[in-house]
Amino acid sequence: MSEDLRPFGDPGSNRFRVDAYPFYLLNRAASRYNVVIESQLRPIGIDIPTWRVLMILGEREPLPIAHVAKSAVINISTMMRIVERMVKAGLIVTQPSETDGRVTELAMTDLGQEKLVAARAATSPVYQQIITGFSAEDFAQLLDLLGRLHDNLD
Amino acid sequence: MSEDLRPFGDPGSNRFRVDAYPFYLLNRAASRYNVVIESQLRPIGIDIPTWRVLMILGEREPLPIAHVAKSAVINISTMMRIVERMVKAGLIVTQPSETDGRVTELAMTDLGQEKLVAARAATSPVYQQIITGFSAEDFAQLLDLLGRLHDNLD
DNA sequence: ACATATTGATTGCATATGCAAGTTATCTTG
DNA sequence: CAAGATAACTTGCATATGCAATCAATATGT
Repeated sequence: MSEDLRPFGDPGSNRFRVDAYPFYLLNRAASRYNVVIESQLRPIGIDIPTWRVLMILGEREPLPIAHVAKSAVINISTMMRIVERMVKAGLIVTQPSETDGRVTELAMTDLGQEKLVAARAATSPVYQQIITGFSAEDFAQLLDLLGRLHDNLD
Repeated sequence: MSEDLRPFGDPGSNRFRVDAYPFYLLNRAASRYNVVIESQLRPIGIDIPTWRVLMILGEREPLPIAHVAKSAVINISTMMRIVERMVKAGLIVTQPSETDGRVTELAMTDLGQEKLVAARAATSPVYQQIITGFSAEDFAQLLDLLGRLHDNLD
């Protein structure tokens, strides 16, 4: 039974401490993760946004641009430019939806699939490193807590 | 006793699912958090980088630019431009360190302190909302797990 | 059926970001 | 102490980002 740390994470409290602020820890972890992942992807020749798109298309394709943007948590406008780059690089192709005239669908090319395979192989060790010391319970807790944070934000 | 979810978060596993990928959940939560916080700060007239700097200086000041950059997990080059903006806006002042000729220290102006107070008041409700349903144990777990993720990344 | 609202995609534009190169000051090593 | 290494800061430059405005297609309401 230890102290309740919640007040220390409250920006409105005079006991506030940055290191008890979930948002700070979130950004810090995500930021460092980005740096590490980026260095793993560099040899493959893809950047982080590209990688995120490939991961999402790897689960299901084709998908509308807006859907991929939402999944990747990337602004739709930014996603347009990412799609441009990826098409130019020959990683994906765009095609109009057959059922909805507004929609442009994205699908991976063979090259895109190859890059995805390579990126998965390259990032898997990082994943293993990151969850070092995490029991199955710790891991489940982490997913649960992050999900609840997200849900609490509407 | 439930299933071990760790393999589902491994990009190298063929059972990989984005929604079991801690990095994805991290980015998603941080991203949504940013959007919400940004909307709270807009009426006060400060952006997220500015807010992060004020929060850090609120704990201790003056501080060297590099120190603030590290704390805020912001690239030093980017931090330079943020400092420029904040000085121009009258939120902080720069002063050469008395003990180290290389160092430029940052300190808040009265206006900066006022903005910090206002920002804290504005973001506190968001914090309360985010940790809704979090017990003291949940919260402590969250801080611990995020810290361990971070530490595992070197 | 028609008018209105919504959704998806797209682009111009201003700004933010960060790499790389350079300057100055301090530290470290022989 | 001198020389090289390191650290803090600074800036030019290319690129990424996202707001806001626009157009087209579909959905909704009367």
